[in-house]
Amino acid sequence: MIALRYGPDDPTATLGIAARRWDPFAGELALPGVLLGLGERLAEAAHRAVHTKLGVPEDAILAVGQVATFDEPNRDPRGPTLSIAMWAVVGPHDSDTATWVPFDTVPPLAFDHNQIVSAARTRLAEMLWKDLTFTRALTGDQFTATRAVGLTTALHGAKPDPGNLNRTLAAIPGLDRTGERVRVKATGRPAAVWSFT
Amino acid sequence: MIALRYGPDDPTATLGIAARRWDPFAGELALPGVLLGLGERLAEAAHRAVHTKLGVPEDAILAVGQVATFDEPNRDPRGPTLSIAMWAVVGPHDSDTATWVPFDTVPPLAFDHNQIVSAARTRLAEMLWKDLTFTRALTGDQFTATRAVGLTTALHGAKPDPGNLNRTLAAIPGLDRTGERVRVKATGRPAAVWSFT
DNA sequence: ATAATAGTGTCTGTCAGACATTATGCG
DNA sequence: CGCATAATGTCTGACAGACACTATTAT
Repeated sequence: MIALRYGPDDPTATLGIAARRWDPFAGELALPGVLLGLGERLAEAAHRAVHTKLGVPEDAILAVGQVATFDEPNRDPRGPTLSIAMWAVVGPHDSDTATWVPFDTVPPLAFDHNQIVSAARTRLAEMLWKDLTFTRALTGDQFTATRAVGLTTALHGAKPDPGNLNRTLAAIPGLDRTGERVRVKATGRPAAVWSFT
Repeated sequence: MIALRYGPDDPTATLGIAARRWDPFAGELALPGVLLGLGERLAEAAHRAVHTKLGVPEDAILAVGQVATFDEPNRDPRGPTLSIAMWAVVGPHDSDTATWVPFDTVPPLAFDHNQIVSAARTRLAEMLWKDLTFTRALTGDQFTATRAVGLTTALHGAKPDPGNLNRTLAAIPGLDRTGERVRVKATGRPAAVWSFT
């Protein structure tokens, strides 16, 4: 599970990791993951992983989706296993038991989880501003241009051209500027506010 | 499994289906599928499905890959199950036990297999001329422009613009025209021959 | 004024779809 | 010639990256 958050108070988008409680790799940091129950749906399993392994309340999980299916023979010392990588967006909530880290400073993780993080980052960067379910779960219904820049930077790893980003936002159906302007940074021109209808 | 063939003598690209031998849906037509063995790799399972369910010799399986992971709750009367859709390209071989049908005339199949066929067709159409492993397995090392048109038509469902297709072929690295021309249809200008280096 | 931040407009290259024109060969 | 098939060249619109210029605010 790639659990993403970018709450109004978060300086950047981060993903949730936690120490493993059991072997293999007990004590080491890893992405939250669960074994798929018999007859369980992927989305259910994703919710279960975020809730039980990261301590995020169920109702703070805003959206989930698929990333890719991994089939590495040596990914797990217990033998070859499949794992279906999923993403989840979590909204503001009171407390959890997870560590939240930006993509740029993800520590070494157990299994092949660093590879999964890297594949997911690429995929999520592609989905940003294109998959509206994903995007809207991250941004909320209203957001400033500054936060749009922050989000793009967090996923792509580099600051986007602000002009091109504006063009991208303007082209999204159902997303409009309110005309309002809000000060976000200490100095500089205040940012425009974008709002989903 | 979406098993594709487009041998030199096939008038169009076709996919292999077979009657199910056991319940559920015994006797009905379906895509070949196997349960993933413990510790088995996806590619191995794909080979096994094509070989055991379609009767295609192992060495005629030229390439395999992933399409998507399906997670429909009602796809199987035995309860919700995951299925990982794969594609395979089979080359010329002596005989098999399968029925080969073009995408345009796929009969009703068991489970949600018609949906899988439709999703796979879209995906494979995107991969054609882009994923060279897939493409080259289908075309062979040498092929005429006429067969390129046939392949594109079979996957996209409509005849491509021959000019645009030529441009596409010319842009593929490692693919060049030999200068040779070969008569394929009864009348008309003979087709150019393209060859992978 | 200067620095920091935000927004506008333009240019360029790439790529795909549409289509007119030319080329080749059979009857 | 008339027809079918194949190949070339051109035009257009969509889109993304790069970048110069303008706008707003704090210090």
